[in-house]
Amino acid sequence: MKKVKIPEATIARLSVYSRFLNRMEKNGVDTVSSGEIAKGTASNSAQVRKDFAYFGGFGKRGVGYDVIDLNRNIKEILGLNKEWRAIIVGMGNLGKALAYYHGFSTRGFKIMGLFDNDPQKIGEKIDTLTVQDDQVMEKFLDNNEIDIMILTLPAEYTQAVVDRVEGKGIKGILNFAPTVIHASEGTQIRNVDLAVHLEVMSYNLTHSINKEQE
Amino acid sequence: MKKVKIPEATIARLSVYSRFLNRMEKNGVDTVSSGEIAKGTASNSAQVRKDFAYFGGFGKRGVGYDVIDLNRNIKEILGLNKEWRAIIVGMGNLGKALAYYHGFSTRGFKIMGLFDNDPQKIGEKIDTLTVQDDQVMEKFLDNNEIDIMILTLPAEYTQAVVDRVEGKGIKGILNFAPTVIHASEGTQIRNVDLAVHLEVMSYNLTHSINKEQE
DNA sequence: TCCTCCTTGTGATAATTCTAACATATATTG
DNA sequence: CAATATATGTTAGAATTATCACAAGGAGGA
Repeated sequence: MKKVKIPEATIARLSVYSRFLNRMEKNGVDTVSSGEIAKGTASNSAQVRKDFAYFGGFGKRGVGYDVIDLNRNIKEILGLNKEWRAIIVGMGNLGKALAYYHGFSTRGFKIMGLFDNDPQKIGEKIDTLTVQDDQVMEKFLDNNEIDIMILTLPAEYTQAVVDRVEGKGIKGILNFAPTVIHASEGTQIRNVDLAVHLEVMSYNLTHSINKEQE
Repeated sequence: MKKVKIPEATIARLSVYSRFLNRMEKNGVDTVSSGEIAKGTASNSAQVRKDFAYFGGFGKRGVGYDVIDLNRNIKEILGLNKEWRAIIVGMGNLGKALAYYHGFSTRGFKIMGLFDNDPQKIGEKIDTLTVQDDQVMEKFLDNNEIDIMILTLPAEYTQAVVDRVEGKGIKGILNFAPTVIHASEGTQIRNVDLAVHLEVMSYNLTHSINKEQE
């Protein structure tokens, strides 16, 4: 629908800005400048303004941005004014960590179900949820409207799980396994590979690349 | 030292390629083409070849790439031929998950110590390690050569920890807290914000952006 | 050996993304 | 009410990154 294509990097930064603004809100700050946002998020002021400009003007010249107002706008842009309902499949350590992770729930992502195929894990209580047998996952998806599936299982099992939920209303898949998965047209897939970060760091350290964080 | 600046995106992709090559190695495949690598890593063949070209020619025209040879080359480029020694500070769920995470150890990142300030957590055994009181962290760093510090603690505590390890030989910091941290010149800082991925997905779903994964 | 097929490596081109600079708008002060 | 200081919004330009297209190298078969 949008005329101009918005860089994904801009979207990612909006997400970071928003978390910074949350902190400002909590601290009772009511106005910030693009420069302050930049400093708090390892960006630069021109970038910050440019990012906002894609969506219109949120600030007042000579003054800055109203923290609450700006944050509300960003959240709306990001689609965080609705509640997203997710399940986590694979209750290994990472799955558990994400199930407990408050950084998701406080941003509008509600974990509705946890699944695993390991009898030892099934029945285990994690926060307010109980790990379910992954055999009942399809039925669960029929009875509950779930938007997002978070995959935290070994690479070799991921595609099978994706195939099983085909047509069950899952709109997005966040895949932590280091493997490419295929889903039907229109299902949003995002791969998160935690090792990449360490390996890029390894590269930078090895070649003494000083990435300034200013 | 390098003449041409290599895109960070290239480095990140090399990391992904390498994991794909690991799998090929395990499957006994001995030659792959750029097209096959592309298919297995959600990239495209020209991109793959270009990425390699920054570092020289690893393949044979008409044939492809020797899996083992290419993988060794990539790992060397990434600096993974040495062992990186790391500690994790903050033994919440994410910290624990990373402590258990084999995706790090199998890539040459050895977790040497775990720290927390919660008496309940101190002494807890995680895999082969025991959580230590974070008060002894400085002494631990004096006695052990540690390259990397992984931070998985609440945003408000991160900077204090970073300040405490100043001058203790830490070369890189992988920060999972959603806040900017400052370290001395030359210390590599990488921020990983898990919520960003979900929020970008939220944006894409909200604006029905179909990112093809081909 | 020659011919065909295949896949790399690369130079040119296109697209994207970031940076810089400045004109415009707002608040404040005297 | 004018002058000044401040910070936004935006346009133009620079830099980076990705894509394309093809020439060149190598393998294998006739």
